[in-house]
Amino acid sequence: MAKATFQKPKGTADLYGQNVLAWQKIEQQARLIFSRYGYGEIRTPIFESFDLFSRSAGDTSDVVTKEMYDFFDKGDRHMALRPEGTAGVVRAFVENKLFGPEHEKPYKTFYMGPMFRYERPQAGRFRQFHQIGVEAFGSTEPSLDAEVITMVVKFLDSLGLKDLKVALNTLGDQESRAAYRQALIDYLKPHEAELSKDSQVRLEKNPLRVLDSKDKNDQVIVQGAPTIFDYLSEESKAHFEAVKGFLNDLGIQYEIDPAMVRGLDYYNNTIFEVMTTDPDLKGAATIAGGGRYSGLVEEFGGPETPGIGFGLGVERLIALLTAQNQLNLKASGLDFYLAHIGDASQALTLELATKLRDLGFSADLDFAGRSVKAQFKTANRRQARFVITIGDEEVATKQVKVKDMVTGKQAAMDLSKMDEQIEDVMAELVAEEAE
RNA sequence: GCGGUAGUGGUGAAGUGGUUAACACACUGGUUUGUGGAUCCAGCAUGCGAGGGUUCGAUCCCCUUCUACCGCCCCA
Repeated sequence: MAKATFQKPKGTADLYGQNVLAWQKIEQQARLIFSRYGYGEIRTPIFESFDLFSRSAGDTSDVVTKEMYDFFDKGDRHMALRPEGTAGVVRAFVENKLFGPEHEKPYKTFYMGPMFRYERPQAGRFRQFHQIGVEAFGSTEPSLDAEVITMVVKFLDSLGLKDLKVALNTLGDQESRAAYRQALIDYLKPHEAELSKDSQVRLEKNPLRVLDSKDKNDQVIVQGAPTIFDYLSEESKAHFEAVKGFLNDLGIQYEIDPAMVRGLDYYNNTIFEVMTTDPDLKGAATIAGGGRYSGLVEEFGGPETPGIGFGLGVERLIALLTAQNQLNLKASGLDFYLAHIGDASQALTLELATKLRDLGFSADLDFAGRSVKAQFKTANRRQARFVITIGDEEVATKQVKVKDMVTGKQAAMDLSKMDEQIEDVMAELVAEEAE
């Protein structure tokens, strides 16, 4: 240990053994549900030009100014590890001309993978974290908003997540938003001195942010603030009403949260977050967030194309599922464990294991030259259903013993006729157990 | 980026300025030599995150650093 040792980079994690089971289940479930909704997977690079992200997120946002994991490559290009998924997907959408006539509209796609943010790790927050996200381009229909929201909810439901809450809000279109922003400033300015220091800064940079301040005094002031609903254009109002109507029809529970804001500039109209009301997980309450956006595709050189999407944090999801005890996943036990006695039987044992695997069974054997007793202990720990014992005797007779680890019963099996006998032998042993 | 707490074996952990760093779990071996989950026995940290310093002597005191965790900012 005095040797130089390596540690994983700050804010990253190694996942193995029991832990990956949850990841596999979540990813599998996402693929399954999303494909049912007509979303196909897209895989984009993990790093892109720094400008791609700074352009999409806005130069003043925290993500760009202090959280970007950026570097200069050997060609002196300013690159960044993707802090979120949307920018890369939009870039790919434009670059590959997925807006073309041969592609379905809306173009519905999903992605999953690691994202990076250079920040201080803490509860449910890492430098490398993972998101599963969805984007749909080319439709402004409110039914699409409803579909996307429904899909997240169904996905999380399918994992057994409890205490879910969909918070819904609208930011209106450009004009609504600009008008509201001004109204908010007009309202807050006279209170500026009473606001918390953080909110005073927010008032300058992004007044909407003041709305979801955690400061108690701020919250009191905010209560008297005008709401976006008074500044919504007819179109935005109609859109929002339609979304709510569809969600009602679909039986999706939601709550209007006028204080909810999304950080990035390109959001408009519907925005939503999926959170948990589980009080034990305040630090990781929001699991998914998303909404409608416009202007992004044009920003990257594509035709004017509206988009809607969401991203969800896998680590947070897992933390939640774990807290709610929904991840009692077990690696499945072995079908066969092969115990061999002595070196002479090793070749036959390996051969037999391979044959069983070819037949579709899971099988494993000892590679440490341990005693039969120890091998049986291992078989037990591995939850092997059957143990086949192979020693000199078996090598000579070409007949092995198959032991049912549940009943303790043993049966003989001819190796030469294993293909035909194996099922019968298993059935016979299992049948005895049922008696 | 700022503030706080912590860092002992595979795991959970006790511990003290000074001979062999508790205990438990796990693991390995054994309990008459080719058969499991119980019991019992035995083994299992030349080292207490790393690097310096104080001291006759430090895992225990000081400094630096790394990492984890908590809070702020922000967010998934």
